[in-house]
Amino acid sequence: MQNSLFPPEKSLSQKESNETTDNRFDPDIYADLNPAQHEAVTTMDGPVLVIAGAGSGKTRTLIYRLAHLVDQKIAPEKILLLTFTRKAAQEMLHRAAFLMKETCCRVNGGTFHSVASNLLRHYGYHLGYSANFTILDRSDSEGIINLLKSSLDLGGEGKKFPSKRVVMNIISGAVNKSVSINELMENRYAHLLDHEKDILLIRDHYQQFKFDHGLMDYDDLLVNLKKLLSEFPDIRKSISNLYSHIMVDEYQDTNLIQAEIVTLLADNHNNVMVVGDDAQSIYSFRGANFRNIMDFPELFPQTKIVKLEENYRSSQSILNVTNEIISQAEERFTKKLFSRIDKGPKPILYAAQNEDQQARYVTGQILDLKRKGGDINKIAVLFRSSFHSYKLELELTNHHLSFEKRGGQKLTESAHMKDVLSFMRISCNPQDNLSWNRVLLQLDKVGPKTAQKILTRIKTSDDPLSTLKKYPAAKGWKNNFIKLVELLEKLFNLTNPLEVYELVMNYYQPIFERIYHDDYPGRTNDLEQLKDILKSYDDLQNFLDDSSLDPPEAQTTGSKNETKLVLSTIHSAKGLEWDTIFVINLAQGKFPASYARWTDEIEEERRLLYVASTRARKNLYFVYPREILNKERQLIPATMSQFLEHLSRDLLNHPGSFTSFKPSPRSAKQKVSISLFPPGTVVKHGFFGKGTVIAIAGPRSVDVEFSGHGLKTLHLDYAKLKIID
DNA sequence: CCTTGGAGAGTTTTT
DNA sequence: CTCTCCAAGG
Repeated sequence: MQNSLFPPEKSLSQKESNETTDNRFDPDIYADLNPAQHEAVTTMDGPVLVIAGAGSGKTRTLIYRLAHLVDQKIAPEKILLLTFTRKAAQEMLHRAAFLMKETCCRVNGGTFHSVASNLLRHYGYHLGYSANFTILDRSDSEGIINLLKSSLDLGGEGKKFPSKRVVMNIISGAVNKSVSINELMENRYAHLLDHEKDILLIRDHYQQFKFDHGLMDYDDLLVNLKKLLSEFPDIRKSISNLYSHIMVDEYQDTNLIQAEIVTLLADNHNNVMVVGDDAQSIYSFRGANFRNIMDFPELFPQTKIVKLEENYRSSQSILNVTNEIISQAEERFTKKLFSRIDKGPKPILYAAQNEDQQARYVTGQILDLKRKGGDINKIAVLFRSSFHSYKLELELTNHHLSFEKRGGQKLTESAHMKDVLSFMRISCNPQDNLSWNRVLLQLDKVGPKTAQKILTRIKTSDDPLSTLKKYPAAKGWKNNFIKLVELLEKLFNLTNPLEVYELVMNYYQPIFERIYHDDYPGRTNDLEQLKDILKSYDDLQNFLDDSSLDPPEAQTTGSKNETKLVLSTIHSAKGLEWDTIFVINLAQGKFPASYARWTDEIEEERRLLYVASTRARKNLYFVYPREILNKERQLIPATMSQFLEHLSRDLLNHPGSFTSFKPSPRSAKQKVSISLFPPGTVVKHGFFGKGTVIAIAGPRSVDVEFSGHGLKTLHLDYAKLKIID
């Protein structure tokens, strides 16, 4: 992993970078850059904001700048490259190394979370954390919420209390959006406000539980790093001295905490370059707001702004469509892309009868492309939610087409993998009561109550193992309990990941077969894959960090090294490109998803489609089924996604079963005119009740003040406002 | 008092 | 598929 932040003394040695004269890159290379890119690459000092449209050579600009900085005698290890995924960081460093020989490999790169975890392992003791804290993933966090829910006796009152999932959404959402729980709930969870007190109580206990047991969730990594940097000036100084130049990719998807971290890290020098595209902001559920990128110049006065508007990726036919998709947005974005690439074929719009036929159509087209000599790994199928591809996966498997699926369930998220990881987590961090709990529950005849009793003993002792030994186990499970203690005893003396695995599996195998007696053979595969993964690690802690911060994808078919067709959620396809893109399930209710109701949510779905379609270089397919399953699993007729409905018809080709491009009955229905809603109009909303129009917010939306619910921006086509006179 | 198993319901996107 | 609730059995 390219995260050699420590020890600092070592990475600070600038000696090596002074012997890089033979690494200078060819000055002709600058000729590859257009004037805007050139300016971004060669501006070395001070804050720079690069607004980079899709396909405008953003990555190239970052890489060249990296090379340029090194060329100008900046020590590579003094450059920090913050990216959205670790894959992106590695890819970039790899490409930079190609330009600059090996020196760029010493650049520090990674996600905010991985950089934070490294720094906190080193300096976290100032905040009361020891270096061996455990990083929780989402399901771990929800597990703690569940434990607290029952111990605080909040689960009992019928079904009323929100699920762990929702509780966690609220707690984490408030952190990421930098708002109070109350504010968040008023806005998005008004129907749960009765439980606000209990949610606050759970939140407080959750924080305490994590702190007591050396656990950090994703949010803690950011919050604690920010705390460390802002409350300890000396540490801030020494950390920010590690880096003289900071670059941040995909800045439109960072939240306020991350922006503050950047500010603090750049405290000494303000040499920060951020790159992003406001039209591609798709992580608002994580607290990102596309306006953040526009606020950067306020955070850093004297910011130089560079706009990259020439697209080098897509054909003009594709750009015509993507430009039109984004131009329908409520808010105008900062640029319009143009391309000098040949016109190319028009994107294709295909209406399938149902999801089965959609899968057959896509598979057929892929086979066709393959027959014509197309490269299978230059094709990707993109979708809104990971389960949207199930039918297609079956169809592809039937035709022996192997694929790689990105997004959705991760390998380490399944129950049996968590089981095995728990032993490793305990061995690294004996305070980790969440993992203790999991391990104890695996014992036959031991349930939540018994586990809790044992846990309270462990909690108050310095030496969990000997406390455990003394515990008076009941006859029914004593033997297995002893085996567990013996296992742990051995584990505490081992560090080699592979040896740990063998030992754990030796103990766990019979438990595994008992707990998952109906389907354990299917799960065995994952455990074997885990063994393969462990082979590349020599430190258990590193492996555990990666299992939370960069978990491997769950499903692929075919052999490992073969180049494959990619199936991906749009979120996981960010920043990548292919010759041919299929966007599937573009039906109203699936994309945009039915749960996107507020204007800003619909707007994010629109940007998501924009991101998806701008991935395409040459061929773009929009596909949707005319029938979908509703919640009750009944087939209902579906209409085309609203985002496609309004596109000019001559921009697309409509083959096959699609006979006409008439507007569907739904949109033919008369639209309410915005002119009926001047400010001052009193309206009624299905959920919020009575309110008053305050302002016109966009071509089809209004700001409405509701008594009791506050100000909402509502879209006339979705909100169904009634005018009250 | 505690566990276990069966039946039923709810499912975005990611670090 | 996985979580949750409920009833029976130890």
